[in-house]
Order: sequence, then structure tokens, then C-alpha cells
Amino acid sequence: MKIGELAKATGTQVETIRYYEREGLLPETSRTDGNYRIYGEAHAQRLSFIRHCRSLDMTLDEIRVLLRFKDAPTENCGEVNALLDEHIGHVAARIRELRSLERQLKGLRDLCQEARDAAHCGILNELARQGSEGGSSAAGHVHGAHGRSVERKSINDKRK
Amino acid sequence: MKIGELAKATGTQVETIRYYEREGLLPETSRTDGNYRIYGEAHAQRLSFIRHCRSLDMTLDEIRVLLRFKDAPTENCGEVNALLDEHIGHVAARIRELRSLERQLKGLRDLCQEARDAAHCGILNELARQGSEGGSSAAGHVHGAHGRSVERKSINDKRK
DNA sequence: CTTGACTCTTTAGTTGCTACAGGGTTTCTA
DNA sequence: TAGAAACCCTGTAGCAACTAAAGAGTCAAG
Ligand SMILES: [Zn+2]
Ligand SMILES: [Zn+2]
Ligand SMILES: [Zn+2]
Ligand SMILES: [Zn+2]
Repeated sequence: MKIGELAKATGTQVETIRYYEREGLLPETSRTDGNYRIYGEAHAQRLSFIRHCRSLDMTLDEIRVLLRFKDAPTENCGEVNALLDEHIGHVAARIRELRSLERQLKGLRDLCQEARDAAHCGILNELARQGSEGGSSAAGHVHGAHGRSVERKSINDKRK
Repeated sequence: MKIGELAKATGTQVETIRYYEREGLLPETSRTDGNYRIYGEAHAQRLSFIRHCRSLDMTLDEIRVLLRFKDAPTENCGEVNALLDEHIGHVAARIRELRSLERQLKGLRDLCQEARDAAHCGILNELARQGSEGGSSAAGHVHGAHGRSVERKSINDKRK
């Protein structure tokens, strides 16, 4: 198959496939006379594996480790289990952070019940106060507070 | 005060302060004869405001909106409240996503109790299966699953 | 033979910083 | 008063994981 067919088969964007190849997650394929990449079933499976891992928010580095084990079927998989445990820890840590954030934000929101002039808005005034450290600094790799898909979409929609 | 003192006073890195200026979140300041930026109390407060918002995982664009209201004290703050509600929605949406992720990951983890050879690892085999869509695609801007601070730290620690 | 759909490589943009490099300025100390 | 340390300046590049676009080539259908 050609790259577009692989893309359709796996629900991946063409550019992402080429990106994974550059990053060494997918092997370089053979090419047609016209220099088109050609893929087989094995590539589709490997790509599905990667996308499945990504849908679980693993980093490409984490996925690289898992692929090493997939490529070495006789090795002991203990490290796989450990990696998964760690990643579950990353997710759990981020959930805790976000819950604390949510509490803070709701407390902040309560400071302004009905709209008035900005100078007397309880929210703006509270945000201007000094102190109030308590930033999130836990030990995980689940980051940010902002979804990818939707944010991009709204940005993209701005063009024309 | 000079930029380093402002940095210390607010717990911000010097480069971050210059970055905010480039991004238009902080105004361009006057300079000394030697071309050093000089700041006053108002700058410190504005920077505290920004950092406070950032600690609540708002984007710089969200913060820009809030600053517009801070700079226009006579305007009605209804939009501030709406923005906060939306952002709380972002955080809540991401929490839901991550909880679903956590469930999936724990289910996956249960597929391999004791380490064996990779070819028979229930985790690797499940990850290789097709289908299993259900990616996170909710409507928020809280992203990723990987913490910033710690990840960076471990990277930084690698130098020497 | 032309149109259109597809593919190729390379490069730049996204977010919110962080880290240099290669200078200049100020301040402390000997 | 010289020299060094500590600070500041601008400009550029890097991080993660893509996404998009420019400019060119390839291939199938009509
Ligand atoms: Zn992880
Ligand atoms: Zn208000
Ligand atoms: Zn938000
Ligand atoms: Zn296993």
C-alpha cells in the first residue's frame, strides 16, 4: 500500500507517518520506481501499536521502549510492566494536580457572582494579590490543562 | 528595580520576563543609560497576576483577555466570569479524559501479572490489536499527560 | 494530453518557556 | 585604578509531537 492508504487504514495523518519514520519509530520502507513509500501489513500493525499507545498519552520515548520489546520477543517483559506502572503514575499525578486546580478555580469563580465593573471584580482582584504559591510541581509527565484537538480546531477555523 | 530583582521578587526567571515583554503581556519599560530595563511596583503586580494565572494553567491568550479587563477598570467584568467558567470546563474535561485513560491503563496493566517473554506479554499483545478507538477528543485545552517541571528537571540533571 | 489526486522533500509554525552565544555594563575588591 | 565577578543586553535555537505549506515530481482517468 501507499502512504495514503496506510493513513486511511490506521486513521493517521500522512505527515504523522512520515514524522514517525524520521523519528525512527517506523522503519524506512522500500520505494516504488516513482520514489513512493510502500507498506505492508506489518507496518500497519506497528503503526496501530504506536497510535494505540499515543491514545493512552504515552510519550514517543515510552513507546520506543515498548517497541524494543515487541522487536525482541524472547526478552523478559518485566520492564514493560514497570514502564506501564510508571505511566499510570504520571496520569494519576496529573489528575491530582488538575483536581487541586479545579478546586482553586472554583473558589476563585465564587468571588464574583454578578458582573460589575472590572475595578471591583473579586476575581481580578484576587488574581492580583501577591503570594499564593502552591503551583503544581508533582512528579509526572502528563502536562498542561488544555486539550489539543479542539484548541487547534478553533485556531484553524480562524483562517477565512 | 532591575530585571534580576523583579525576577527574585516574583519568583520568575529573567528570560521569562523578557519573553512576556516580547509577547506583549508586560509593557516595554524605560531603560537606564546602560540600556537596562527598570521596573516599578506596578510591573511587579502585573507579573504576579500573570504568574498566578499561569499557576492555574491558563493559556497566555486567556491571560491576555483578563489583562485587558484589568487595564479597563470601568468595563463590565462579565466576560471575565465567562472566561473563568470556560477554563474550569477545560480543566474538568481534561480530568474526565485522564480518568478514562487511567481506567484503560489499569485494565491493560492487569493483562500481564508476572514477567515473561515479550512474545507472550498480554500488554504488548493487547497494544498490538487493531480497533480500540476511543481516543480522547473532548472539548478543552488541558493537554498531555506528562508533567512539565519534573520531566525538565530530569533532562537538566543529565548535563554533567 | 491535460487535469486532478496523490506523493516527494524541506522548512517553518504551534505553546511557553529555557538555554546558549557573544557581546556590553556595573559593581566589588585588591 | 585595574581587573574580575556579577549582572544585563540581543538574537537565536531547542523542547514534544505533530501540522501545514511550498514547490516539485508521479500516476491514473478521461
Ligand atoms: Zn508517562
Ligand atoms: Zn467579576
Ligand atoms: Zn483554559
Ligand atoms: Zn508482560
